[in-house]
Amino acid sequence: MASSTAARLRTGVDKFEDRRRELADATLLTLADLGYARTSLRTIAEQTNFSHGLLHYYFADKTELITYCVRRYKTACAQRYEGLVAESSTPDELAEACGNGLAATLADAPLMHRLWYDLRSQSLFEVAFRDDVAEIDGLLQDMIWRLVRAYANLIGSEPTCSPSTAYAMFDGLFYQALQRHLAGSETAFDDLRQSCRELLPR
Amino acid sequence: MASSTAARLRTGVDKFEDRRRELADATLLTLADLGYARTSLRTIAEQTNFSHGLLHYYFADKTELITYCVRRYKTACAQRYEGLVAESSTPDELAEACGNGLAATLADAPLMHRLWYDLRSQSLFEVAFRDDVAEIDGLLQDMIWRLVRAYANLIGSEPTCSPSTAYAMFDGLFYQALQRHLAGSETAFDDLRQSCRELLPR
DNA sequence: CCCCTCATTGGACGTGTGTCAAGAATTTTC
DNA sequence: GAAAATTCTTGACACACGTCCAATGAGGGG
Repeated sequence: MASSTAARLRTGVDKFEDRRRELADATLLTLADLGYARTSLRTIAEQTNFSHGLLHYYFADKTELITYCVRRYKTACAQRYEGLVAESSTPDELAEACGNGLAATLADAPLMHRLWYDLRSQSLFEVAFRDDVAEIDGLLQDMIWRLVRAYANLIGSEPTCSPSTAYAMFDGLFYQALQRHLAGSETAFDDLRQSCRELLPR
Repeated sequence: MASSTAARLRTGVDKFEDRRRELADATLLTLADLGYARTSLRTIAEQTNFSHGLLHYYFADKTELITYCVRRYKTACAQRYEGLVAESSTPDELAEACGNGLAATLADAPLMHRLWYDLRSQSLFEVAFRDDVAEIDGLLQDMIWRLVRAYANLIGSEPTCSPSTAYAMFDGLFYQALQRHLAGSETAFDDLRQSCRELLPR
């Protein structure tokens, strides 16, 4: 049987939770590679040198594993975007930093972003994912909103749209950049940077 | 054997192609309902009162069926957006018509739009879909660009961004509206309309 | 009326899926 | 160091999948 809550409380250190994280991280790699529709528990186990039974030892079923992965992805996201606004003293500097930041995260982990859009689409069909996806969406929206507010602050005015509208537009730009980048476009990064410079002074 | 090209040329009327269209339309309904990852040939057959063997009589394999469906969806899309710009004599009128048009198509067939975003995500993993998805993307981008150009024309200036950037932003807004609408939000339509009014006079 | 072609059915095959359980291997506890 | 608790492996299960194929049905020209 899986280590009970009592056992975990006894030992103090939560090895069980650590192992779950480890398995989830490995699963995320396979998911990012193949996409949700093409990923089975056995292919996950194959690509990670774990046995397929192990996954059921740490996770009740497949959807629990996937949702755990989504949550884990979320925390990685949150950390990444922390301090993106950071220090910029002029509006132009901030717009530049914004474009560079988005382009950098796109260049750094395009497959993870692809997975994000895949899972977000899945959440429109599978209610089990909906809450977690909504939470991540909220996180991203907050990040964008902090950015927009900072920009408005620097030019001494108020934002001209709602947080969700701002997020929707940046998200559209970012998705398009991802799509082009994955298709082999060389100009995807530059276009994204330029779009940011143009969008912020709305 | 499937009716040969010779036979089809002989009879003149192309019953074969008609039947393919019929099956594809039925398939689209199931796809829109369940999403790509959860749709099998047997569930399609079940929901449409066709036998699963029939699908293989008209389509070589599953991916051919799906890509045919995507193409079919595309033509339906293209027709729908024809004449959206149409007649508007003032900028405000056009912005209003734009918001209303997008809101109307969203209200009319939300499940089809959900399927579009699903298939677009799948195309990032499955190369078989990529070309068709790119073609639809181009169609939609053209539609948005005609709109933006018409608006710029009415206010007597030039568009301030590239066609792809304009499309990316409208797409982001539309996706968010769809997401909210499916989640039961009452304000999704109004927000979309308002966003259009704000975005066009960029 | 028969025959030939096209259209359609439903079952069979091999494979892959998620899930489960029994037991081996390993670690922890006394 | 034995015993107990845990982590992990392996094989099996029932089912669903895509594909193929032999059969049956329908329909029209000779």
